[in-house]
Formats: sequence, structure tokens, C-alpha cells
Amino acid sequence: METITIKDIAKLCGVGVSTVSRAMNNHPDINEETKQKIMEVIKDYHYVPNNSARNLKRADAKAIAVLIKGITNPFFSKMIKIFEQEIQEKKYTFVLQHVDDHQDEVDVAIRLEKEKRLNGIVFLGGHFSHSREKLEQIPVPFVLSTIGLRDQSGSEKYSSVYVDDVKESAKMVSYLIEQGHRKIAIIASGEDDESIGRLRLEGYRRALEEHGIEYDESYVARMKDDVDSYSMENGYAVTKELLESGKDFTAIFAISDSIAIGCCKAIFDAGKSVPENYSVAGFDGLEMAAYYHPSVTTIKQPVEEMAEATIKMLFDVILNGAREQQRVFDGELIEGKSVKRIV
Amino acid sequence: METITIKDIAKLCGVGVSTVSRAMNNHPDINEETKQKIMEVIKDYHYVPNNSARNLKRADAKAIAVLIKGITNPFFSKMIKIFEQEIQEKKYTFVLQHVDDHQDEVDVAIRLEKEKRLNGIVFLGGHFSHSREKLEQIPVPFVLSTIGLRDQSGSEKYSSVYVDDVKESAKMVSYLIEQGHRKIAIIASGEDDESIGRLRLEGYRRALEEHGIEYDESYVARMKDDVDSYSMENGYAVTKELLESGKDFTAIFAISDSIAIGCCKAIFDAGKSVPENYSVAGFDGLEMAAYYHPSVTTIKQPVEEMAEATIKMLFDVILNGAREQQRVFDGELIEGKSVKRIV
DNA sequence: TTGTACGCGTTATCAC
DNA sequence: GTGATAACGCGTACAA
Repeated sequence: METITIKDIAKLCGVGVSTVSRAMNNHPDINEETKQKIMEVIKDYHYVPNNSARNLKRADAKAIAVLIKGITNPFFSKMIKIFEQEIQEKKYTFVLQHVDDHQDEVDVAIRLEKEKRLNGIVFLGGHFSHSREKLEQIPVPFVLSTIGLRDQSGSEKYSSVYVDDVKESAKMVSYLIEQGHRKIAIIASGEDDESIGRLRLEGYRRALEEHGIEYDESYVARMKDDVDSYSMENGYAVTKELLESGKDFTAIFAISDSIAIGCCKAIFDAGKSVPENYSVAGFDGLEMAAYYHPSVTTIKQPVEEMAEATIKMLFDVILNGAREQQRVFDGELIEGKSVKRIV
Repeated sequence: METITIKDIAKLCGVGVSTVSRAMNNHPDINEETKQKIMEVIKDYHYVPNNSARNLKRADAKAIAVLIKGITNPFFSKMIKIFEQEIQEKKYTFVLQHVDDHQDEVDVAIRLEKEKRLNGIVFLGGHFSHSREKLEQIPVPFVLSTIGLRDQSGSEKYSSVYVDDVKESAKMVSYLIEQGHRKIAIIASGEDDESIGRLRLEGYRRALEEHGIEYDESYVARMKDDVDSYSMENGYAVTKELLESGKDFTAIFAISDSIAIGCCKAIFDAGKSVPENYSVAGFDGLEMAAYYHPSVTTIKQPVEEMAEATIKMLFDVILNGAREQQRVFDGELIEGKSVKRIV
């Protein structure tokens, strides 16, 4: 399979390379007849232009990349679909780039921009605690989407779209309290977590405080290090331990729906019931939460609107040179059947 | 942000470009001292080599691409992780490429190979009914992984890894029959489906036949066209209609776990229970099936082994010039609590 | 309207 | 050990 290049096509057609190039790229100044002929030869010989060479030459690829950290996260699936849709609607190419757990998303972004001549970037997931200096190395506009911002200060430097994890988390815990719960356990992330996990724990703490309930460390169960974080498996393992510890509580707030589901399962497997014996609440608003039996009470993040807003903001900067901005969305508390009102 | 190139670095260091190139690519013939210095300048100036230019020049990028059709599918998540792991272990670069629903995966593969100088390709998902001629245009070894092969004939032309959907599906339906069920509804794919959906329906049919039960069209419920296929939502909608139709049946075989879960939910919402009123069985062995309440009886595809076999086969062809081969894996019937034995 | 020649940033092949 | 220089495949001024 010797690689066939634009030169070969030109020779085959008895024309110059520039004519072939013009034919492929829909340039105006070309004879319709020769163009037809060229296109035919291209088809016949299955010629495919080399993208690397193109990117090397082109100033602007009209492409937007979405960098996603943690492809396993079902929460992102819907967002990606909308990103794709919106980007293609604007006649831009959609590039989806997966980032390993141990890779630095900004490094990947910089490399990719060089390689593909991107016009903009969306970061999805990750904690994103990068220095301003590093961020400034990204030569194109970008938006942080649903990323747990540890530090709001200095955030005017970049655009972002997110829900206020502290507030929403507090909303859920307040709801549990209003349903009569006082002894509320939480399944939180590890001690050293700097991402959304910490923020959601902070919300839990704040809600308790507001309602005059003392914060008690022993109600805080941490996810296992040796199991996928935010997974059902992790939720199951932690809950199992919690139940076996004999600790007394009436409700569990899991900081994600996946955890909540693992949590429910552990309760069922222990011969207990949700919500009769224990109430369970989640976070995220995954489809799964609604389909679970019982359906899981959760905070639904408005993924559609958030994804749309992300793209809109990005293009605002790209096309209109708008300033960076932050948009905070409200989560919606969806009452399922997993929380019982107690007296 | 003027782009900084290898030339700039060379000038800055007072050396030639080739020396810089050698420093970056760990070439042996280079003075350790100058190398150190060059690397430092690279760091300081945040120089990042342009991948397009690299790919243009390099003969071989030592890269394997995984093309995935339908990123939403949770079934693929685990496989991808293993692919990544195995590929990196072989010191190859892992490239994950998403393929739109309306894109042709082979076209994407050909383009990507040209662009990135791939050494091999894994196709994940899709139905893959391509002509031999088209397949021959792929200039590097490739493996079809968990792809519903419509037509086993002529498949010696390419490597593949899959479970026998017909057989496994029949296994599940036979199991239901052995549990005493006779009136078994199935939630199948659309009439025009040529992918795994058709195969699984075929298995259903075959199992009935083997047990002397007449195949009855009216027990075949088709997924909705206007809803995501293989989704919980689809399973819910179809089951709801089925229940409202008043059709008499004791078990439902959903051709995927997601559908099965939507199915369960519809039954619960109708005030009925699983498995007391209706037994439900799924297919795939998703994590979710195990965590559902009741846990869903399903056919578990051995994803880990399949993913490992995929990579092994691919490298066998790449490194040892082995012939194409097909490997069929057995699914495992996992008994959950969603199927009741009846008399 | 079409063809020629150069440059994009990098690596590999030479000489030195 | 190091430095010119020729590719790699394509797009595009510029000339024709």
C-alpha cells in the first residue's frame, strides 16, 4: 500500500497540484469540468489527504476540542453529545480528546492546539488547580465546564460553567434535615481531595451548622482509595462498613448518584430497606437515579443548559472577543422515593 | 503568543536544530551536557514540538488507535481502560477516537492512519458491514472488537473478538424456559437493524424453537425509533406500552441491561413487581445490572478477557506477522433476583 | 483558469 | 558529537 499523495493525483489528471488542492477545498477559481474530473480520480484511487500536512500549513482549522478527564463518567455523556451538536452547527470541527488520569490536561491542550490549530477548547472534568502562568500558555480561548473549582479567587482569568457544589450540597442536606433527619452520614471523598468532593462535604457541614446540628467526624465515611472513586462499587464497600460499624444514623448523603446506588444496594444486601430503614440521597441527577428502584432523591445538574452555555461562551470569546465570564447554574432537587420523612 | 519552533530553541542554545531534535528524542549520540542545557531552555520557553510536523516526517509513530462508535455505551468504558493499559504497557501510544453515528468508521480509520502513522487499529462497536474492498484500504492491522457481525462468511479477512450473540441470547431464553416461563416477551431492536439486535432476536427465536414453543410476533416489542436505542428510556417506554396492551406474558427478555432496567422501572411504576409479577432478564453484564434492586439476571460478556485478547491479537499481527483470526468468547449467565421460577 | 515554487516544523542522512 | 540540508504532503502566493 504505497501512500498516494496529491502529486500523484495531479499527475494522473495531467494538472498541477494546486488545481487538485483547489478542487478538494471548494475554491471558487476553478473550471467545473476539471474539478469533476479530479474528484472522480480521487474517488477511484481512494486518495485521502494527509491531515498532518494540512494542519502544518493551515492557519486555522476551524476546530474546537473537548478535553475530557475520566471518560467513565456517565455524567459527561449527555454533555458531549450536546457539545458535538452545537459545535457542528457552527460549522466547526469537533475534536474529542480523552485525558488520562495521570496526564496534565493543560499540557495535552497545548500540544493539541499546536497539532490541530484549534480555535477553542472545552475542559470537562478534573479539578483544575493550575497556576495562572500555566493557563496563560494556552493560546486560544477555553472554558472550564463542570469542574470543581477549588479556589474562586483569580477565576476572572478564565471562563467557566458550573454549579455551586457547596450550595447545592447544602440544599440537599437541608432537605434531609427538614424531613426530620438529624443523624446524617455522608459518603465523601478522600481527605486529600481538592475537587468537587471537598466542596460537597463543605456543603454538608454548612447545612448542619445552619440548622444547629453539630458536625461529627464519625458520620463522615470516606471513599476507598483502592477502588474507583465515585463508583457504585465504592459506595457499596463504604456503606457496608458503615452498617457493620453499628453507627446509628437515619440517612446517608452520597456525594454522587453512583455512590448512592452502591449505597442502596449495600443496605438491601444487609437485609434492610430504603427508605424504610435508611434514607439515601445522591447528587448529579444521572438518568440512573431516576430509574433505580426506589428512585434516588438527588440534585440534578442542568446538563443541557450547561453544555449549551459552555459553547455559547466559547464562541462569544472566539468570534466577538468577549471577555471571560463565569456562569453558575442552579441545581434542582429531584424528590425520588429514597428519602423518608421521619418524625 | 508567537509560536516557538525548534529553530528558535536551536538559536537560543547556539546549536543546530538536529542537536535539539536529538536531545528531545533521547538519541544516543549526544553530549549529556548540551542535552541538559537544551532541555532547560525548552522548559523555560515552554516549547512544545508540533505533532503534525512530527507525524509528517516520522515513518512510524508507535501508536494504536481505538475507534469507538457510540461513546455513550457504558459497556465500552471498561474495555477502553484495559486497551489503554495494555497498549501503554507495550510502549505504544494510545489514541482514542470517537466516531459519530453518521460517520463511516472505516473512513475515519483511513484518515487517522494517514495523519498519525498508526501501527494498528481497534474498532469498537458499530455493525460493520463493509465491503472487502473497503476493508482492504486500511493499510494497517486491525481487530473488530465486540462488533455485531452480520455475516460470518468472508470474515477470515479480518481479526475479530466477540461473543456469539445468537448462542448467548438463546442461552438466556432457554434459562427462562427452564424456569417455567412459556410466554416470554422480548424487547428487540428495530426491523431494519442489522447489528447485534438482530442476532439476539435470532437467539430468542432459536431457543423457543428448540423447546417446542411457537414463535409469536406479538411477543416481540420493538425499540422506539425516536428515543435513544438501547437506553433505559427506551426500555421504559416499550414496556409501558406492552403492559398497557394487556398482552399476557410472564417474562421479558430485554436485549440489553439498560433496556432491562428501564423495563423493571416501568413494571414498578405500573404497580407491579419484579420478579413476582414479571421476570426480567438482560444482556451484557453491566455493573448496573448487579447493583439494581432486584439485581438483574443477565449474560455477562467477559470484557476484561475480550479486551486483552483484542490487544494480544493485534500485536500478534503487528509484531509477528501472524494471520488474522477470530476468537469467540463465552458469555456467563449471571443469576440475579429478577427472574422467578414458576410452575 | 492553471502551474511552479516555496514554506509550514520536524526528523533523518549525511558530511564534518 | 554536531551542524547543514533534504525530505515529509499540502496550501498558496505568484507568475503564466
